[in-house]
Amino acid sequence: MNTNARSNRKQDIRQERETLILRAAEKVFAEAGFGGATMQLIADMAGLPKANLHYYFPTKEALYRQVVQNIFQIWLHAADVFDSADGPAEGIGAYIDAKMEISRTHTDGSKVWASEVMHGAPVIQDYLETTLAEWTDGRIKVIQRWIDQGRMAPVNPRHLLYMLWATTQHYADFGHQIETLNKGKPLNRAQWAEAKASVKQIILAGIGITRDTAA
Amino acid sequence: MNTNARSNRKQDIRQERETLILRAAEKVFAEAGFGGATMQLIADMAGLPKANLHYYFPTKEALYRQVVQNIFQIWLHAADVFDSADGPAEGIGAYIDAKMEISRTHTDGSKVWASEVMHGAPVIQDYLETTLAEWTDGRIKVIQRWIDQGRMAPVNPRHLLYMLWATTQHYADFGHQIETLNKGKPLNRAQWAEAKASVKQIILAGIGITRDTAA
DNA sequence: CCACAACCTGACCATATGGTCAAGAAAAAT
DNA sequence: ATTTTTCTTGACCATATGGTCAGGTTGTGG
Repeated sequence: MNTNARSNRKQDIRQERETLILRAAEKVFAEAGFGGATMQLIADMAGLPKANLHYYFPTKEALYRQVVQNIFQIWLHAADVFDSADGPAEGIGAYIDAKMEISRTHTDGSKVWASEVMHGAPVIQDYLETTLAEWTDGRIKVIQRWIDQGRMAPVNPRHLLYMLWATTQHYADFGHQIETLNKGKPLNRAQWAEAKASVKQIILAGIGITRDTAA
Repeated sequence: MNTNARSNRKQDIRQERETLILRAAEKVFAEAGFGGATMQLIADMAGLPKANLHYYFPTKEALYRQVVQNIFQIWLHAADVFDSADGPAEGIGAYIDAKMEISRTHTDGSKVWASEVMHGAPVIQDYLETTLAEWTDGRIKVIQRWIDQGRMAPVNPRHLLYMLWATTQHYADFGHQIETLNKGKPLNRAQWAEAKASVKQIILAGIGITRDTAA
């Protein structure tokens, strides 16, 4: 019927089902971990029979791998703002904003990622060794250049990066703890803004940026 | 035979076996998560038959709970240095040192704790609501006092605490990632010192402490 | 309208897992 | 020496889980 113009039904369904399953899987993996998650649980969450999951994703591990890869992409892309920045105040400030936003909007994915790494990165070790290693080296150079240009205090760029990752991810991975300490309620809009501002304030001051071109 | 003087054999064995099992359990739970860990795996790690574990710990969950509670105690005690400090430079500096040390020496426990919280704290929710909440409120007051006294920059104490937790825990929870980015090798003594120094430098500078009574 | 391919799913299976238990070994108490 | 208590463990069980599959349904191309 259609050569190319109108996308066919089957493809639509495939796409739709896959993302539906992935979303459900992300949630279940985040809540229960890989070992604690069951295909049945994911199926129920997605409102599909279990056998259907296995039609789209051959094994639990394949499904999990896809979830992890997806969040990794998002995670890496957050760094785009980093590169297009003029200097440390803008670059690092924007990066914090971006990563905090990911923690807020992709909480489940962040947890899955954290869980994966915590357990020795069994399925994405190669990504860590290649893509992430290169990415990290690149940003370290950028930061080092800023330091050499006297645009920020001389700190260890690598550990600064770790601190950025740690601090921003914390709001996702330990979100439950934060919520509990917030009288059991999730942070509201104002509180998220306060969190972002605090993180930026301390870190930017920590690297010797007072208030120049700060975003 | 013995009334009290010499501790009896049975008690010794009980103590010994329990800690042996707990140590093995901590490792396995850290590596595989609660769901991925199996009693058989823990038994093998401890070099005991599985049925023996069930003699000392009735269920997998009971064993897990004990592991989590143990690390929580260690975690809380790290704050002792915080209280006995004269001011922010010493207090926060020492706290960072203490928590970094925990990350280095109790990596497995830290991961178990992180995992527990990430999955919604199913077994230690009450601790979060009571002990941890009180602890946090107490430290916030201390920090606030320091701010009021003009001994550090006016930052949000709560988010400062979160940052301290996040940054220091990161070196345990994401240790695998850090190791991978360190050419696959664990941080050596000098690198750990560098990490500690970097964290302290950035955070202390971030809260407006240049170099007074810094530890 | 037909043949073909893609999609769906209830029923099923092999395996792994948490947990039990009974029978015995080791130590303590009497 | 004997009774009692604590500890040990191989064998066992009920259940849950990841995964399969055959037969059926739905959409697609001709």
